[in-house]
Amino acid sequence: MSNFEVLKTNGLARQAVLATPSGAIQTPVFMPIATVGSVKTMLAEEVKSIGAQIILGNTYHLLLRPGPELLREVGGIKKLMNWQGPMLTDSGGYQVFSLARLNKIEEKGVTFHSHIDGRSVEITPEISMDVQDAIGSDIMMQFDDVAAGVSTRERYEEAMLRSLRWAERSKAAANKARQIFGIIQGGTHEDLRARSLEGLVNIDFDGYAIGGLSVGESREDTFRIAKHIASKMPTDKPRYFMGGGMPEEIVYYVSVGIDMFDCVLPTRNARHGQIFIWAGDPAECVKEAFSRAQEGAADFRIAEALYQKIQITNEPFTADMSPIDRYNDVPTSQTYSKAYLKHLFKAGEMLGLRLATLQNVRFYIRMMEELRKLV
RNA sequence: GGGUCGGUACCGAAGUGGUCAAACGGGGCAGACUGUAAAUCUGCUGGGGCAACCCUACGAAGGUUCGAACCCUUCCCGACCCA
Repeated sequence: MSNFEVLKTNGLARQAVLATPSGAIQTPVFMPIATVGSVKTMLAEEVKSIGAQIILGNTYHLLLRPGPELLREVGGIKKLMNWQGPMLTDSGGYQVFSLARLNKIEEKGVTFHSHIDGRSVEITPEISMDVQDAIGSDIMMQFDDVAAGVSTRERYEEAMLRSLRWAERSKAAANKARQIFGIIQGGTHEDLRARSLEGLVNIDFDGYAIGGLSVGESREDTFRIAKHIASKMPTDKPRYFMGGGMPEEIVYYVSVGIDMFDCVLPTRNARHGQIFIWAGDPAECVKEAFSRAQEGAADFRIAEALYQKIQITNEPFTADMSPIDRYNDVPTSQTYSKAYLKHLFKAGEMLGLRLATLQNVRFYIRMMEELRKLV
């Protein structure tokens, strides 16, 4: 019995339901990131109330703090943070890339120097699976080796082959009660990507993810590889684009048949004062953007149909008493003004971070809701 | 009335003969951010539309010197102390 069912398609795009032990997820879906046990600035009930179906946790960060022993003792991170829905956990593989200066890769696994206290911490595929189990994940990711977006073909191939070997060990070590996804590597090379996918399908996972994109390569390469590999991925399993991206990217990836997304941009950029504001009525914006994506329009043309990106701290908003975003249905974006939001940022008030995060995360989730209607 | 210490760019504050259009903070103005070491990071912030360069500048006016924000004189302003 499959836990993934495609309900409808539109061109290459799919609408589907993914069942997890903690509830079903409608796809295409955007998954807000709660790296260390919170979607930064938001209460778990707020995350739920703005429509999030599933959130992410991170193995590396939760392994360091609070650690697997405590997580097992209290019944997992979801219980600790009061999140009742599904959770997907990244394996720590991304930190092999983002914390490259603090780690050493070997065949057995990766040794990190903790960014918190410098102590040496080992993550192997087996340790990653054990920690993800302790976290209480519904969907675990295999431990992988992520090569930077400017790597040589040799480095891409090395990372891809090692990820494949680690995929096998991850699958073998995984708690069978949980789902586990494999991760396609291979950088910007289609043949390497194809070999990666083939190897993963032979191992057989509950879903397949496209990893190692949006890590420094050109947007053109990202789109090219995403489209190419999506067309080769199994149709009866969820497809997950890891870590991407800007709204126009997600619309594009949905149009080529990808189902799941996560990205720090809505939350991090919110804390940095960058706000995504609807260009008009969301249903119409997304409809236009999706149709442009299906026609293969340039990314900036998809973007301009969707939103305007503003830096709320900029001078023009000083006395702008209009709502943060009249088209965003999160109540705080209607009742609070741009001028107030700017003031909160300038004054260093925490409330500003919250209002901005609510706005951006709801923007992303609403975009997915509208996309689901179009498929 | 006497004395002491001060007056530096939007603000605070270094600098005390050349390498000073002037460190560093803050503020201001922009930019970046893609499976979160990020409420972070980067750039600009006297004028001439950029570089060399030129102009105006370190309370004011004179002076010493090849050369002054830095030394001297007087004045103005501030803080503190003594009468």
